[in-house]
Amino acid sequence: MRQDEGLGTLLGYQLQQANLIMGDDARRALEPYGLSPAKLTALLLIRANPGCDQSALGRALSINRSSAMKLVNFLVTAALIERRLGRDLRTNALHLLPGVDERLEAMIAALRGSDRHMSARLTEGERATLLALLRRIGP
Amino acid sequence: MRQDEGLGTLLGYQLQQANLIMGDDARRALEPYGLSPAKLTALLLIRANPGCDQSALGRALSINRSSAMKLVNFLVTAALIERRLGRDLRTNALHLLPGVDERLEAMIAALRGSDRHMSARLTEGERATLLALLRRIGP
DNA sequence: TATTGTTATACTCTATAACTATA
DNA sequence: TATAGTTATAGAGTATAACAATA
Repeated sequence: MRQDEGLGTLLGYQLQQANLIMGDDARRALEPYGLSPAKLTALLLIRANPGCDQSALGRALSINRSSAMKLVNFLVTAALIERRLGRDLRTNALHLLPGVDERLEAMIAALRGSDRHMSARLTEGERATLLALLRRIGP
Repeated sequence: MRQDEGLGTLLGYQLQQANLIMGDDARRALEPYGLSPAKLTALLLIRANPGCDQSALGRALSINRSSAMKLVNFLVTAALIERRLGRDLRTNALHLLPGVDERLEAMIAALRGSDRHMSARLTEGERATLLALLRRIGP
């Protein structure tokens, strides 16, 4: 199949392609832990914000309350976090369960390994340049 | 909500963030045409490979035959393409319907507008650098 | 035996809408 | 009246498994 010419000059298209490639590998790297990259991100957010509630987590992940609910349910069922009583009777407070912090370190190491592997064709300087440019994407 | 430190130094994470931002805007830009970026990509592939079959299209998009089937069904129902008789009696040949080529140009213009808007904070040189670096992502 | 299209089914992620309890 | 959690439901996008027709 021939590629469309012009598609390759769109930043959005190249971004999507690179993201698919890295995402697939990241997913593979986290498979032994039973977590997707998105779920690991949620876990890291909860670790950085112990006691946060589901709605705040959802906002940070750009998903709504209902979707955040499902995500939290999964993490609770997987015995990674727990819901404690929050500042309100309406609100619950999310906390990592004991021992999860250590397991998180292993997951991050796996993710970093994947990240390195998929950017192996870039020098350190190029990698830093890429990171800096990506941070400036936006309206 | 505080961000996890370290997450921002992962290429995969920044890639994902940038991709989400650009993808949202691209989706908005194509809304008037009733197409998602992925569906436009399929259309561009069919234009670049007139007479291709569904399985080849699927392979080019990294989706399987069954998913390609659904995609082609959508494009047929939207009166954008048609299935003609292929080289086999098993195979059908995908072709753009008359007039779609012109409409495609408008869609591409909208997409390019979005692309430029979301990379407005980059110089031309930086944009080219980013494109080149993204192309080198991979194992 | 292998390939193409097709259908049925299911899974993931997301959203909307409505409800309950609390504030 | 507004907010947090919850539930039911739906839609997009993907996959697997099976089947028929054709090669």
